[in-house]
Amino acid sequence: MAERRTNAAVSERRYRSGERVGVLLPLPLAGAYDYRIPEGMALSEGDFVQVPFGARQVAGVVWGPGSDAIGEDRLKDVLDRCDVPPLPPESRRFVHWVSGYTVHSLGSVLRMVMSIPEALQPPKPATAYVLSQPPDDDTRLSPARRRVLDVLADGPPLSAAELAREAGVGTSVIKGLAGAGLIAAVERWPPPPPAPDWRRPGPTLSPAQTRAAQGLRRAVGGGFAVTLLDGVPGSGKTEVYFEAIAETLEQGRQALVLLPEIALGAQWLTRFHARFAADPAQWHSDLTRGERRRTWRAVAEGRVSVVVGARSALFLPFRDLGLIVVDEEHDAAFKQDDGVAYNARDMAVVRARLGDLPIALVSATPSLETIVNVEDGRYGCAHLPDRHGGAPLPRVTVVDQRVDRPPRGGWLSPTLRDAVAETVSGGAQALLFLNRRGYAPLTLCRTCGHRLRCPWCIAWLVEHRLIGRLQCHHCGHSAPLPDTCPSCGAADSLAACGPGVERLAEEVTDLFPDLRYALATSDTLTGPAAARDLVRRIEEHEIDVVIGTQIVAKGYHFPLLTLVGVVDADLGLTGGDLRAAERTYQLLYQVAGRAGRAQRPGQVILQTYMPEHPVMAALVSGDRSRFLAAETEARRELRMPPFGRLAALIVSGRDEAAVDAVARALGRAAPADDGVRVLGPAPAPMSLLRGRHRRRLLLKAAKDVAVPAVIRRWLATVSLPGSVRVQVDVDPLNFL
DNA sequence: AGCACGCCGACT
DNA sequence: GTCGGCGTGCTC
Repeated sequence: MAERRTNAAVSERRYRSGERVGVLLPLPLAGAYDYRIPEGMALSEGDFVQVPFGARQVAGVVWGPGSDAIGEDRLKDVLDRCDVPPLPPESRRFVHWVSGYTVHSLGSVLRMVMSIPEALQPPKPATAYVLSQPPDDDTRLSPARRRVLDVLADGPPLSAAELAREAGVGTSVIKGLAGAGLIAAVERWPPPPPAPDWRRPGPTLSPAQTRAAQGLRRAVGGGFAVTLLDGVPGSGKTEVYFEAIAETLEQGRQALVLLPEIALGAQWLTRFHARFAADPAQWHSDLTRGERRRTWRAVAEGRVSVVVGARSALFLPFRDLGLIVVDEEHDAAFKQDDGVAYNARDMAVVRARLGDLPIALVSATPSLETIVNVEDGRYGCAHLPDRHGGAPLPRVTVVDQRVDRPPRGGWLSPTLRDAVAETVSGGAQALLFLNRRGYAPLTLCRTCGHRLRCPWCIAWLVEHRLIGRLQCHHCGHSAPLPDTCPSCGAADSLAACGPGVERLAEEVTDLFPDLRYALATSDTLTGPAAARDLVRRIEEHEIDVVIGTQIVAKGYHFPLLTLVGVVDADLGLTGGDLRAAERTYQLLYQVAGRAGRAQRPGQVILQTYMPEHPVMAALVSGDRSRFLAAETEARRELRMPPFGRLAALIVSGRDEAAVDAVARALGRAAPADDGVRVLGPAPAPMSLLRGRHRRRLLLKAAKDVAVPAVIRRWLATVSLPGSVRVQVDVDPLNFL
């Protein structure tokens, strides 16, 4: 409550004409720019305004009083105040906080809020037509005109296109009628979409679900609080947080649900609709600009009550946000790496604190950071230990590939192969999981040993046989598969090395010619429609085996799916990344959770060369806490997150020598504060990406160090040539 | 982020 | 001789 009062006290300073105001623009500038308020205009902090900027006109936000840094002669007038609710103080404080924490400019963060500047313009109604006057008896009407008037005589107003279609005429007939005054144009606003109905009774919940739901319901309206909702896959976590959403709606406030992969949320939307008899507003990159424009404005005006979206939805200008839910909170997709580097899960907690509202972090495999926050009492926790409806958790076994060897040129061990055959012949479905897109991750020449690599990145080119091309998975570079070796010219000498899902599909077809399979990767599931179609084909049992990457690991519920085969369980463990074990555990646990979610019991087979690895042991025994305890201790000893802080500086540019020079200069200027150590410069994980050379410096600091401030001071000591960029990443997720 | 200015290769 | 490539710099 104290927080809320602070918000009110801070807010809404007013400025009159003639005064100077600082206007923050959604551009990577150091700060706000001063403008003069013209005659007849008054402005408040948070108001959206149009201002002249160089030769163009840009929308910005009134951020505070002017700075007097610029002479009166260079000052320009504010052009216009936008007809849209001002950016609320919580949103402005959030922009400020994120900018400070991520060490990116205020304007860069504001740009994430103002992602759709058209939304600042009031929407225009569509034009529809009605009969204006009954035609005089002596008015001679062509048959086409007559049909149009007949359609309008006993129907609602229609747009020109609708009218033309209904009457079977061209739009020129409509124009003609309007010109003749026989029909009149009227404004037509689309009807508001139905609002989610919180009054509907929810589903019957288990005792554990009921306890968790009551806890979350109590938190709603009670100020800032973080709750981890920790439940095994299929335990009904979604239904639990739906109750918190219902409570939020009952209190007349807005709710935000962040999902890692909104495009694949068809099943989520179905469940939401079943609970609330309406669709939530969606926010993700697959939307058209028009859809985004409508949603942004509706959120700002408080006409939308529930938003479900990807990480960027966190920056929508909520008028009265009352609840945030971060589903799959452990998911790395919440981390944005380019531009402003932020983790939406962490920033969501900050947004909740600044708005003094509750937040639920939801996962079957919570991140270590979140677990430690629960253990230290900063976060509350609700457990859902059992699957809803009492379905048992799947039995997990490992196949030691050193013993149970796949045949030459194949990747399925006899055990997994037999399990697939048995599952399918029993009328059930199997999922073969391999986290590698394409046909083969590497192509090499048998004659000279040349490996096909991306000309712009340090990466092998991946063969995609279905489209007959080689692709770089880092920059999107694509080239046709050559007939001869580009290095030695040998013909018929290029050999595919290693498996991808396409190659696995080939093996499955060879083994089981009659079996119906579907590939599920980001290449085949190109959008919500494709995802919906695949879900339908699986649900209607048109598919026996799904062969997929991590895109199928989460969220789906297929009643007939009883077998999950992990083709290469070790894939994520190589390379020594700090979070390799944690991430592999999470991914494999999530994909294992796809098995046996209904009546039939599930089975999971992990193919591995390291059956004794702690990750495999934890998955087989189901003993998550022991695995997490060991991981936690390792991190604590290394003073790594969450027991220490990390930040990365990525120096990049086309000129390798210039990049190296800047990286070395940064290394020499490294801060020597207490509890701070700088490692590097060293080649970055992708030392060449999209034609840019990359070096990295890693700052490791004790828990109590104010890392952003240290980095700001550090960067201020080094001058950068324009051709070299330094990207700051506080709390990086990747180290490899 | 745009958009202008500015200095070096292929065209009417 | 110009058109245009995108490197660099500025915008209250």
